[in-house]
Amino acid sequence: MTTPEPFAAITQRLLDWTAQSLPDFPWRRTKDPYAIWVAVVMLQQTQVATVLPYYDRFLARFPTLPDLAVAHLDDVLGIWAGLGYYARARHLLAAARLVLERHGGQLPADRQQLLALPGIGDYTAGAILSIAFGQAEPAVDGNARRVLCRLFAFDEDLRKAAAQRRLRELARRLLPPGQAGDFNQGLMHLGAVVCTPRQPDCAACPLDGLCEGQRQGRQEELPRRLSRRAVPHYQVTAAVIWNDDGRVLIAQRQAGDMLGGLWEFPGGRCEAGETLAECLQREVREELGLEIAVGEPVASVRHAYSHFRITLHAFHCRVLNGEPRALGCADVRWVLPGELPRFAFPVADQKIIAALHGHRDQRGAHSESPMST
DNA sequence: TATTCGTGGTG
DNA sequence: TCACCAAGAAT
Repeated sequence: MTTPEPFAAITQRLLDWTAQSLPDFPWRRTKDPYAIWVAVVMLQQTQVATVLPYYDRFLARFPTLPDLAVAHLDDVLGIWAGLGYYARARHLLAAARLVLERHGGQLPADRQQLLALPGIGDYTAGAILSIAFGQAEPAVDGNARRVLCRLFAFDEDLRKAAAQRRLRELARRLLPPGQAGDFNQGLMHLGAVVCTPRQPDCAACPLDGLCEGQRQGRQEELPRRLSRRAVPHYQVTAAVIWNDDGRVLIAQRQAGDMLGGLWEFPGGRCEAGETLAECLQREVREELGLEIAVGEPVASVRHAYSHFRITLHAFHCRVLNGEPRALGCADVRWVLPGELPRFAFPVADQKIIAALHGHRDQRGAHSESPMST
């Protein structure tokens, strides 16, 4: 099987560069498809450096697919907490259980069977097939997409499925049979460290001289930018409710919601014309059926989610009337402050916990008005 | 097709 | 401070 020029030249140069420059990431030291699967899912929309500690902890806690399949979601989320996109963790657990049922615990080496598992889309299936099973399948992530668009001066609108399909076919034509896994990883790594979104280091690029985008001087304007919407900013409250035993009240978010399955300090978004205290009393009444008194502030922290930002205002509170019931949440619990690390909290609530333990939030969010709009 | 899913790094 | 983006998938 011969590959036409200049595809063969591109493939060879990238493979040579990969052999020298692709770091020895931990998931490159294993041949276990399960471990590679875990890595690929963790790496979705997440940089390598961020994933490393989570990957090590996850495989130490769930070394094999059956270990994961029999685990409780709370324990999986406990490892995942802080990594974001928590549906990945829920899907990974559900998929592991399906693999145990359908495939005897062995991850299938078949595209259609992989795509039938939750959390596995076109990219992840291609990454698993090429890296874990050595199949000549493309794996086009955001990095590879950028490299390919520049390499071929590909300026079609990538929101269209047809354009993405054409880009995948270009990637497929570059694949070296028998080394597709290394090639795919090298292509992604090249995008991460050389062919970066801004100021790509074309002088250090192994594809120098083969890149049509660079020849046209358009490397920085490719791939085509898609317009983005404005990001809203909300004022949000959180209640640190104490009882007489020195315990605080935490609530578990419902599975279908954002941050589903994670624990938090109860509260919610401020509505128009509402003070922070009024917001907190309303939210706690709705979620827990509890009347509270709002006391001193704990901290106000800023946090950015995937499609909006918040300023989270936390207050010390106490119960005036009622017993907590899980009305607008999955579960509710009184815990000692020392027990908080045993629960999976999103990062915004981790910031509140840090403030409870006497840390200072360094960015001066305290200066914001205590009144909401 | 467009929107909804976290969090951290970078210029 | 802010926009942009990361080894995307589900709906």
